[in-house]
Amino acid sequence: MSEKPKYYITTAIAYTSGKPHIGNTYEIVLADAIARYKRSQGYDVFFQTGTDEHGQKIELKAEEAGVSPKEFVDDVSREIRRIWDLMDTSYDKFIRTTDKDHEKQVQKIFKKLYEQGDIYKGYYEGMYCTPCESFFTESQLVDGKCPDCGREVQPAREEAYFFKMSKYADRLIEHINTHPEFIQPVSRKNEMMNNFLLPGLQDLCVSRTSFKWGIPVDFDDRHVVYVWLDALTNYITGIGYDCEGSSTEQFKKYWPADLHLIGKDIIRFHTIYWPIFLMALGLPLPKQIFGHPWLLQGDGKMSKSKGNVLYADELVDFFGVDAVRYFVLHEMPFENDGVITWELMVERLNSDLANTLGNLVNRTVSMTNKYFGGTVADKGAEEEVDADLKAVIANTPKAVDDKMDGLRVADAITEIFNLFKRCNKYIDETMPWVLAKDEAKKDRLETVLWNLIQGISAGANLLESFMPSTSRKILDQLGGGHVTDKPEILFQRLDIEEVMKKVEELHPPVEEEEKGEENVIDIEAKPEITFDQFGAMQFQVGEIISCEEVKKSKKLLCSQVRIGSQVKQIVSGIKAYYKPEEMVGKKVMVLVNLKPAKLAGVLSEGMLLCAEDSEGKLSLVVPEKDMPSGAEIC
RNA sequence: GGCGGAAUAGCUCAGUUGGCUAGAGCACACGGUUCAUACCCGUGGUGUCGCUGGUUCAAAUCCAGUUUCCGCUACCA
Repeated sequence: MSEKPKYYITTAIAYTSGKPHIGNTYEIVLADAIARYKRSQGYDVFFQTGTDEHGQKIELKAEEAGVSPKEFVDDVSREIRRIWDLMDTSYDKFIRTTDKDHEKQVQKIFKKLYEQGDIYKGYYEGMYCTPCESFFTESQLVDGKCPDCGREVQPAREEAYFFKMSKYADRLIEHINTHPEFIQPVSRKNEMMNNFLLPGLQDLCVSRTSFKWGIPVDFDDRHVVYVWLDALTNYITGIGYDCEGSSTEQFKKYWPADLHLIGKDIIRFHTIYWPIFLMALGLPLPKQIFGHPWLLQGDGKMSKSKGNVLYADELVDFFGVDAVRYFVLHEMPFENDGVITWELMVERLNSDLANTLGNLVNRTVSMTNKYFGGTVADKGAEEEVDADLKAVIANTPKAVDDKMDGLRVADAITEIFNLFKRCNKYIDETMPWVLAKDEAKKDRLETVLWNLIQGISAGANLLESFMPSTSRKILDQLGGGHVTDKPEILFQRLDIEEVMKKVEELHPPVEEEEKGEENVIDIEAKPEITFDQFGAMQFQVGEIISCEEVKKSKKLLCSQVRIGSQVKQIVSGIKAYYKPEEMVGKKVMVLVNLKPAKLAGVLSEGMLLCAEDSEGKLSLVVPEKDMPSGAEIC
C-alpha cells in the first residue's frame, strides 16, 4: 500500500454558549468542502471539529438555566453536533474540551510549561472586565475601560499564572517572514505584525481563580486553566498528543496541521499565541491559518431581538441541505464579508440551482427517455461543435483544482457551474429535438445525448465536495447512460413572496410587547458596597456650556461643564452618539471627584454618566425635572 | 492617532509584472427556441475605471496629493 499524503484540517471549536447561527455554521461547511476535496484528490484526510466548553460565561448561563455547567454544555454541544450532522459534514473527530483525555493532557502541558519556566506565577494588578472574562495589561488598559466591550472594569489583584510570550517573539517573527503562506489572507499578516509582534508582546495570563468551570491546574487547584491554553491545544490533544513523549501514531502522522480554518476574529490567538505555545512544547507549527470572513445578515447584524437570526436548520427546512451549503460556499468571498438574506437565498436557488443545474439534468433525462427509451451509448457521430464542450469538460477539473489550492472555494464552485452552463449551451447548439425528426440523424442524436451525459456527470463528480447528496442524485439519475424513468426535480423553484409569507408566519414581526421583554439587560452583579463607599462618590448636576471634538481621537468629545460656580473640563467617549452642538445646554449627571486623567493628551476632570445598551450605544443620564447646575445627586 | 486595505455598469464584483474598441454574474429589454422546473440560448450599456496633478509612445493598472468607506490597533475617568 503506497503512502497517501496526509492532510490535517481543523475548524475552530465552537463555544457552547448557545445555538450556532448560520454564520457560525459557515465555517464547518467550508472546512467540509475542503476536506472532501482533499480526499477526492487522494489525500489521507483527518478533519477535526468540536466544542469549547469552559469559562465563566458558561458557568453563569448554566446557573441562569438552573442546571450544572456540565449538563448545560452537554446540551449545547449535542445541538451543535446535530447541526453539523444536518449539514452533512464529514468530520472525523468531534472533540469536546470537557473530554477526560483532553483535560488530562492540558494539565500535563500546563505543568510541563511551568516546570520549564515558560509559565510563571505572578500577580495581576490590573483591570478585569467580567463580561469579557478578560484581564488587561497596563499597556492595553492605560486608564480604564475594557478595550473589547467598552464597559467598566474593576481593579483586581489576582494571583495568576503567566506565559512568557516575549521569549519566543523573535522566532515567530522570523517564521512569519519566511513563510508567506502561514497567515491567510495575507492582509492579516500585517495587522498581526504591526499591532502585536513588532511593538512587543505582552505576557499572557493563562490561569484564573475567579471561576471554577475550567480545567484545574493540578499542582495549584485554586486556579483553572484559562481559555486559550485549554482551547487551542485541542488541535493536538484531539489526535493523541502527549507531552511526556508517548504521543500516538496518529499524532505523529498528522501533526503539524495543514490548515486551521478559523474566523477572522480569532486570528491573533492562532497566529501568535498558538505558534508560541507550540514552540514552547518543541512542536512544529501548523502550515497555514486561514481567517475566513463572516456571513452577515443583510439588514444589519443578526440579533435575537430583531427576530432576524438565521439558523442553519431553519434554512434547511426551506431550501434543503445542499442549497444552503451552496449558498454559504458560493456567496462567501475570499476576503470580504458575505451577506445572507432570504431574498438572496431564493435568488441563488432559483437561478443557479433550479434553472441552470436542475433544469439541465431534467431536460437531459427527459430527452434520453423520449428519444431512446432511457438508454444511450457513444455512437461516435461527432461533429465540430462537440470539441469545445469536450475541452471545457477536460479543463474544468484543473480549473477547480487551481482555485481550491488557493482556498478559493467560491470560485471553484463557479468553475463547475460554468461547465453546466456550457452543457445548456451545447443543447441549443445541437438542437436534439431537430435531430429527432430525422431518422438518418439518430446516431448523431444519441452521440449528442451521450456527450451531454458525460459533461453533466463530470460536473456532478466535481460537485461532490460541495454538494454531496446532489452530486449523488445527479449521477444516479444519469446512470452513466441508463437514465431514470422520470427525472426527479433536484431543486424546486420558490417564489420569494411565498417564502417571505411563511417566514413571517414563523417569526411574527417583533412588536412592542416582545421587544419590551427582550430589551432587558442583565449585567454581572458587583460586590456589595457600604453607604460610606457610596458617600465617597460626589455626583452633581452639571450643565454643558460648550463642547468640541478631541481632534486626535475618534471617539472623544471634550466638554466644559458648569457645576455650581465652577467649570470643569470633561472628556467622554461618546462622539459616535452625540454631536458637540447637541451637547451644549444639556444638564447631565457628573461624577465630580474622580481623579483627573489625561485622555489623548487632554485633561479630564470628571465623568459624565451614561446608560449603555447591549450594543454599546450610549445615552446621557439627565435629571427627570429641571434642576440647577451643581445640585447634588444622592 | 498608528498600520493596512478598498473606491470600476442599476446591484455584487473580476481586471496578473502598465498595451489593442474595460470584463463577468444578477437584474432589465429585445430576439430565438420548445427537450425542459414560464426553462435554455443569443443580442443590448454614452460606465468621466473616487477626485487632482505627474511619469510614459501608452495607465483602471505606476508616483504624489486629496476625498469617502472598511479592517486591525490605540484611545473611550
